[in-house]
Amino acid sequence: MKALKIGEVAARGGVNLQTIRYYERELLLPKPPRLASGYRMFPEQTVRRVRFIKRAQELGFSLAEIRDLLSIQVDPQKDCSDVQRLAKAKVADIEEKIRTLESMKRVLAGLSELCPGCGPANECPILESIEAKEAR
Amino acid sequence: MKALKIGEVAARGGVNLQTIRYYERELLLPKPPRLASGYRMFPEQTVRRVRFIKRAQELGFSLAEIRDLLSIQVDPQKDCSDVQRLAKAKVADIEEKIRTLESMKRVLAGLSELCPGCGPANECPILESIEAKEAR
DNA sequence: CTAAACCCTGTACCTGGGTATAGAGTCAAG
DNA sequence: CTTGACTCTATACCCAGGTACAGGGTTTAG
Repeated sequence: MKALKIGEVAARGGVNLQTIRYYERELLLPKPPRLASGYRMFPEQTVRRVRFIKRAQELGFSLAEIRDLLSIQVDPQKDCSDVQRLAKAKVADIEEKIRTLESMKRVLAGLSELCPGCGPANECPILESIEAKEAR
Repeated sequence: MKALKIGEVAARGGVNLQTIRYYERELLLPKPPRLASGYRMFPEQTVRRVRFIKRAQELGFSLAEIRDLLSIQVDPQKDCSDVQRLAKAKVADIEEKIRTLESMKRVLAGLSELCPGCGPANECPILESIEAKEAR
């Protein structure tokens, strides 16, 4: 299993090289082994991890939340029920996001069908898609 | 139809009062009419708009994208096909977000079922949920 | 054996999205 | 007709998430 230098991880992960170091500092990436020279040598799967982080960010997760997500794994060190609780909470979170996106989508899709008629200007209809829902 | 002062819009929208002024500057809210004294008087539906902005942010849209979303409306001033194109692009965007969230959810849900067994530690399985998908 | 292309640490800086403070004017209840 | 709650503008500051040097060492291809 080939090890990658930081530049390659960055290129293949689609991010700036500094970002990799930043993620390492922020504990989003495990500290990689170093060559005698101090060069970091990353396992290949680091690239997936970087891409995961980027994708999750686009979905509105903060780096702190992503750190949580990444920590959810079958780990005998941890109390298993903790992991379960966290996983369930995140699932609920995700479901909520999906619901909201779905309602935005319905409105937009309906709108673009309706558009050819192009009636009089009125209130932005997409606002309809989100109804008071206080608290998360 | 009752007009609201800025403090009430903020309270009912669930944001800081400064945020309302900030959104106005950033053109996320239309410039409200003013009293002779200079006080802003907002139409009631501004509150919904503010809530929409907050919700959309949680879903990973930037304020610039939200400005776009809000501009999608049946508006005879604009070329209708522009609006349609924009709406369709946003729908595609949203669908992509939903797909990714769904796959994250599947993985997490599967995981928390499986957990009671609590086997040996291994690679974080949630990483599986996002496959190379270059470009948006 | 040398030059280009990498990598290291440290520190400074930037952007997006706010939040706070100062100093001054306005409104409304008693 | 005052006083406490509200609003105005302007300016400064804050945090998250990076990004860009500077100054110096390492690797590798020719």
